[in-house]
Amino acid sequence: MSPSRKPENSPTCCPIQVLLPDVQPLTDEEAGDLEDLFKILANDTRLKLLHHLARVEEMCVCDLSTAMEMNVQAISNQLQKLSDRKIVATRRSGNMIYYRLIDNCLIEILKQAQCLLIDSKTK
Amino acid sequence: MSPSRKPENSPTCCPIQVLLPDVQPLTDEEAGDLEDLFKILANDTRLKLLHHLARVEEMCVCDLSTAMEMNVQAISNQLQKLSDRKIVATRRSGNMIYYRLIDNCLIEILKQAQCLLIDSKTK
DNA sequence: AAGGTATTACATCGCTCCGTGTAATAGTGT
DNA sequence: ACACTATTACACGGAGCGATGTAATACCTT
Repeated sequence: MSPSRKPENSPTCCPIQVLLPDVQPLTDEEAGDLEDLFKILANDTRLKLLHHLARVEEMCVCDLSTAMEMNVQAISNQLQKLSDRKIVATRRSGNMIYYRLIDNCLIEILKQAQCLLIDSKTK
Repeated sequence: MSPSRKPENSPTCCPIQVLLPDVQPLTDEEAGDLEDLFKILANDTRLKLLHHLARVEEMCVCDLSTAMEMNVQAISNQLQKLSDRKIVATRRSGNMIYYRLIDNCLIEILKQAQCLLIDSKTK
């Protein structure tokens, strides 16, 4: 077994988990899917949207628009992309269309990502 | 307290975690940092590189280049970006420069991301 | 010092994306 | 039917990114 590397980078949040020798290299398809997923997350507007939805369960476009002080079209555009990728779901009630998160993994990813940022800043 | 949503989207991997009401909305700076992080991950070449490094602990540019059947420049470019963001570290030994992962959070993020993909495909 | 290998730096072209403006669609109330 | 609101569809202009080719740098061997 490989000698565990000494904890030069003492993780502050993630469990110590040195390597993943059993993981197969990514196939082209897997890499492409992951790329698409991270592309969706690689936008500050969408990240703010997701964080808003992670807090209040459901919001409509206009409320998100005012909360983020951005045009309705911009919000709708991004919500559309999130909806296309099955990251958010919608519910209609009269004029309003309410958006909500679908998968809990997403919140976990966002948390881990912020953790990584904290790690890299306190280092 | 908000009634827990019914498990319409039974998670296959992430712990049930309905909402994060205690989380503050992202500041512009936080959103920007997260965006930058996900932008780094939003590229199939870099994702493959990270997965290779997650398996064998250390690899040099030329080996990564042959393993992935890509030009050395392309590999070097992406490794440079990963290095700029403190995601990988380097070790020189003669001509060769070996790259390795720095933060364990990253592996966790990659795992969660693949989990989310599996979720959305089996749904 | 000279030649060779490994890696990086820089410029370029093509592509994608984001926010905005305009126009269209869907629902509500009178 | 009409006015009104909420949301979406579409085209546009600017910005950023990725792989490639060429050139430069760092290290090793002789």
